[in-house]
Amino acid sequence: MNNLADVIEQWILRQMASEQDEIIMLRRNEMAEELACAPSQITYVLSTRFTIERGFIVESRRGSGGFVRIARIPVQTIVYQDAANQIDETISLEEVKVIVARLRSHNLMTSREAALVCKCFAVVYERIPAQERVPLLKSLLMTLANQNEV
Amino acid sequence: MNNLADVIEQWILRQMASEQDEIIMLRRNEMAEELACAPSQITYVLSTRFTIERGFIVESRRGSGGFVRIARIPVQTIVYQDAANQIDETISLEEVKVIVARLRSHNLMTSREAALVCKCFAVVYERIPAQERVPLLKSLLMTLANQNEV
DNA sequence: AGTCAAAAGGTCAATTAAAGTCAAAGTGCG
DNA sequence: CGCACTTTGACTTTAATTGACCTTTTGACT
Repeated sequence: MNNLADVIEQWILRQMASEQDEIIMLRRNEMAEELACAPSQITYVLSTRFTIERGFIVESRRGSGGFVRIARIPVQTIVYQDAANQIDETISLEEVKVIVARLRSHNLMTSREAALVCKCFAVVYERIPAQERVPLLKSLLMTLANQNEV
Repeated sequence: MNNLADVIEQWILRQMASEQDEIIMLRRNEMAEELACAPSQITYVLSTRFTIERGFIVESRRGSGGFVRIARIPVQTIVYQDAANQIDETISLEEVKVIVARLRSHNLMTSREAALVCKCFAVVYERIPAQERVPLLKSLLMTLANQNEV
């Protein structure tokens, strides 16, 4: 972990951890000075690591009084909600599995989680009639949406 | 055992043994230098011997600050098997949750997985009679045991 | 209001530092 | 011999880092 980009990433994450609202604001140049790196390096780290896919929103302003604001967002919730919305009485187990695979491929769940969820779904399909099934499937999916890493 | 690939394999295994967390990180080029071999030889050994089937996970990054991380994945299966053995017709949902919590605290599942599995169990308890329940609970648990990371 | 300079942050292309790929050549055993 | 496994190195791809130059924003001074 002696590469600059990683050091910067950790630095930012630590700052965020010390806030309780998951939002921080920083001055790019000050930070570059503190970390003894090129200011553009900060930009690089932000654009490679603090992406929307990884659940961050970065906003900034130039000019005097400029800043960079980094916020962590629960993107997951939105995508999961969307997935859950596709589930109704008519959907087949195979179709549900496709939805799970999509979540998996977007890194919104691990393959272990995908395997588990598919297994559960199989059980539900086997044992429970269609109408009762729907809310169960949805709530199982949303269980993952509402849990954050580790 | 005087072939290079085997020597490299042993070298890596010895490094791992000297760590207590079964994870090592190394620079491919440095290692190649130390072992006086072509860097690509390291790649070869990793891809033939440190495979997922043999219980390893290899991750790497190119570019400056690049690295190769090798992790041995524990023989979870035994612990999971043990957990599954504790499940019988008499066990309550609360007791099952305790078992899950233990697996979780030993890092044999993530908290997301734990949440998911508990949710599934709740569904099973609610809908399915005791005798039929047991094999389902066991097979759900073992689904996780048999899946390896990522 | 208009202008201008200073103070931010952004872009991009060039450079350097890894690791990966793959085909070809080598080795050794049944 | 023939086949499977090793070994190598030239070439490819990816990641990180920097610095020169660009754009936006503000505020002070006409």
